[in-house]
Amino acid sequence: MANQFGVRIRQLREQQNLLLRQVAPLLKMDTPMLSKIERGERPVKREQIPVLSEILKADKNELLTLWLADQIYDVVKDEKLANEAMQVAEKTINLKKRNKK
Amino acid sequence: MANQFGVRIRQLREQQNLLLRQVAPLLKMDTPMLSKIERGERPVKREQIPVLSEILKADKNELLTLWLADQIYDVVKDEKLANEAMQVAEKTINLKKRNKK
DNA sequence: GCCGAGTTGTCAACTATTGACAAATATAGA
DNA sequence: TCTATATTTGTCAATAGTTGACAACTCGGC
Repeated sequence: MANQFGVRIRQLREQQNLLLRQVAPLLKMDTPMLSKIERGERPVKREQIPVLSEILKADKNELLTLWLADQIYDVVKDEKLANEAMQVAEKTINLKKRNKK
Repeated sequence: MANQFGVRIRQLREQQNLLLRQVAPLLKMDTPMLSKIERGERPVKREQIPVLSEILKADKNELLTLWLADQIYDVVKDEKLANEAMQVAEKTINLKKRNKK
């Protein structure tokens, strides 16, 4: 599992001198669960990101970007054609974006 | 569900003048299932791609790339930060690639 | 040895996915 | 129009995967 996100929130938590047991309840989970999330052993739910950025006084967009990047990475890691696929996907994204506007 | 892949294999199948009922059994599925796959209503398994490219006489890499692009797109569609996330993910991919070599 | 912080392992409850089938809807030719 | 064939739609039980919760463990420092 990709884990730029987990590494970052651990970093932020330590910067704020917060303990797992202090943060976990705010996310409505127990300490082991948050520990696993920070180490990328368990997935984070999208809707938990704003809560986390609030608690850790971090930029919501930064965390969301890292989280998305992790999801993308999980799809293409181990794939020889990762870069090609990324190009195709990017084209699709920009096409759809244009069509909406 | 993203579906560049499905559209492409339908195109290929029709080019070869093959019917759903001819192709489906080769993939060990029934006709409705393949129909749904082609219309993006059901997911395709990674391991079915080589089989499909064999049947449809298509380039394995082309199909795999489309399939991966669909997976990526599913992750970031509806996300404002799609492009940023793609950039971060791409960086990670290339970093890891370098580390392996 | 004990305590606080974090980690590891397990498991039942829940959720989601799958494959399979029947039935409905095109499509085309006689 | 009737019929045959191709595709699509809808449903559902079985299975697989995920989740949350907890006990037990490790690792430091005191």
